Amino acid sequence: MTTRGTPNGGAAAPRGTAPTSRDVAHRAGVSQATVSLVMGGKWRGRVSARTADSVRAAAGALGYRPNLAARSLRLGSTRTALLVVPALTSDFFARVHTGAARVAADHDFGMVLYPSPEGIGPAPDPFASAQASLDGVIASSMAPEALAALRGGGLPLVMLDSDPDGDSDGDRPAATVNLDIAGGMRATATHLLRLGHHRIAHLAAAVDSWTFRVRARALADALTGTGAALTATEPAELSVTGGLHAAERLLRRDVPPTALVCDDDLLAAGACKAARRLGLRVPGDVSVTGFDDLAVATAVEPELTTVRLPAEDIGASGMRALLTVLDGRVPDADVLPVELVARGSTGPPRTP
Amino acid sequence: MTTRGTPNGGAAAPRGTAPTSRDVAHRAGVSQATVSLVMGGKWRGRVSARTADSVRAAAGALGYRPNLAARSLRLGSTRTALLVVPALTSDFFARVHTGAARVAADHDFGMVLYPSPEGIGPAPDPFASAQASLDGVIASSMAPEALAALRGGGLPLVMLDSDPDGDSDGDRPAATVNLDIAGGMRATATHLLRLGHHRIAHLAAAVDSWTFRVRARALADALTGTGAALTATEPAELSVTGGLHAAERLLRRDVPPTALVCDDDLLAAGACKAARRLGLRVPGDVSVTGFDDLAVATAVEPELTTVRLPAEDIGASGMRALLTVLDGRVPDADVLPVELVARGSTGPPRTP
DNA sequence: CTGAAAGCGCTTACAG
DNA sequence: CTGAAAGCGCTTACAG
Repeated sequence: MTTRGTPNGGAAAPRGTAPTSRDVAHRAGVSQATVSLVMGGKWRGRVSARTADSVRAAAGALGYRPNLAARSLRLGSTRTALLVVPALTSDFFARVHTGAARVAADHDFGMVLYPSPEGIGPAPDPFASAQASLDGVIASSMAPEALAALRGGGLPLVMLDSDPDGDSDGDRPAATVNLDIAGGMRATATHLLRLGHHRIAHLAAAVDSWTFRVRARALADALTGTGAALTATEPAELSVTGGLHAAERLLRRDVPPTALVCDDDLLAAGACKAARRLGLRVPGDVSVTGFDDLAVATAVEPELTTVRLPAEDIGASGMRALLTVLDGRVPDADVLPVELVARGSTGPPRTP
Repeated sequence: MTTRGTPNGGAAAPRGTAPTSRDVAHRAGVSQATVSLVMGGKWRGRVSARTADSVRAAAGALGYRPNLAARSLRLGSTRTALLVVPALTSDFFARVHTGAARVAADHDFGMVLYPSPEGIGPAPDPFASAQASLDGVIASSMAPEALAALRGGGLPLVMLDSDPDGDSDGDRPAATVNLDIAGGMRATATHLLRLGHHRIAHLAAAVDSWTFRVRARALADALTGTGAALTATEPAELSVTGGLHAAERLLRRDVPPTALVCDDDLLAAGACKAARRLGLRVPGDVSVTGFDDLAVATAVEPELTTVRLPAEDIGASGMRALLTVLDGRVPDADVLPVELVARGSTGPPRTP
């Protein structure tokens, strides 16, 4: 395709506008209906192979692309889904998007991304802002209150990494796909207990969403009855700086913890910085764990022991669930496994 | 809005389908045209304030939302732009999206994101995959060969952080918005020269795009005639690991450089890890600089001296340029300033 | 195997 | 100040 100059691929459409199925029909000497059948791949048994070929040739020559707005209007569906995420700063959500968009494309669906400006919380109006006619909505890791706003359009809603029981009003999404967050946190606790830690602190993220509530509860449950002491802190802003400040406060205590379990890799990176500033070594003086396995987990030194979440998988699975709902069927509630990745930021506690 | 159960906000639309402007007109006792005028905000001087109010009341009661597909079909434009980026793994592009989407929303435009699966390179078919009728395209930091594919739809194209002279075929985008990449690299060179570095290595990214070619050239130009020796390496894969391997090779030389200028913060993070593995201290034994000021730049220890790119600004400016083009006017070619941020990863060379 | 016709929901001249 | 009508481009019964 060495097109130069002419924006339209060299083939002149009548009067400078984009070619329509009427133009293609005219050029191929058939009716508009035949063009539609051939372009839509529904011609077998309805149109002869010869005719189909000539339609395709005419379409190719004119550079015909079906007008999606017209198709949507006629069909009453747009084959477009909205993906709502709290932020794009974490590569977790970028990977969720990748997975969801891949499955969408496989089914001729488009995907519009809406990073909720509030971060967590009710999105003001994703629908107006997305400016697209939508067939359904996928939302990842949003606060439950966002649910109401999200189902504003009366659209099928699939929630990822969210409370499977819906919001406080008892509204439930059409489907949920979850991660075994509790299992990941249990694996972290077990890992630290086996290393010999007895004083463990939880560095919580100041984000009011299901995924973080589960992290806190699962850690507490896993340590109950083990003899290990669990310190909880004021939840920290979900950032490197937030982790740094919270960890500093913890490590300055008279009897500091020997291990810091962080809700997220960004917090863990901050915790490592705090340790270093206080002259402590990781993991020699204090062990640190993260969660999510973001890119930052292997960018820092030592690399973070963390819980790897299958981000692309949950995005893909969420889109499949939405397709199932749109198909009038009920998807299975899915829970994807996660995996503890032990790296350099954890080790046995210093024996005093 | 405490809606329970009924997906449609409690107000029953006729026969279970979404309400249309006809339904609103019927309920308000006016014509469809009046509804359109009022909803579109074009009623002043055409419809009485009383009538307008009653239309709005009816629309509110029914939960009416204009059908965007129908509007697009009628108007011949969709008020939707496509943003093509090489990857979403770098938070630079996430921020470009944020800036562009904000300006788009301010002008009632939607934004569809297309992370080119190839990373850099000609996107296979963003238009088919994006599955939306589009009014224009914004592409950031793509290889020039991608240009041809991108203008496939004959759509207005705005290129960000790209060669202002277009591709090898002489095709030019409708507008470009650039960053003063060369200025950023010059500032980096000056910073290192002032610290006293004489043996400087360039750790290049193995990405064939304008932005990285400019980085290499600007660094070479800035060091010419200064007496400093510039070592170039095999371009490295654009990742922490890529930077780590490339830096290891450089630092193992008989006469290693005292400063590593990296094309990107990920490479710089990898370079710092390489130094540490070889028992070298940053910046005591070797200085490292990054580029972009990604989140990782302040997550690592020491924090990276790097060049901060105004990512949201370039996204916003790109969307404004597209709006100008769609308005039939010619936007000014814009070059946004960048800023060197000196942090802990650079210092004077060790005096032997 | 193929074509003529209806209609999706909107906006905008145009007529009153 | 308001309404009736046309038409954007597509797909799908329906008739031949």
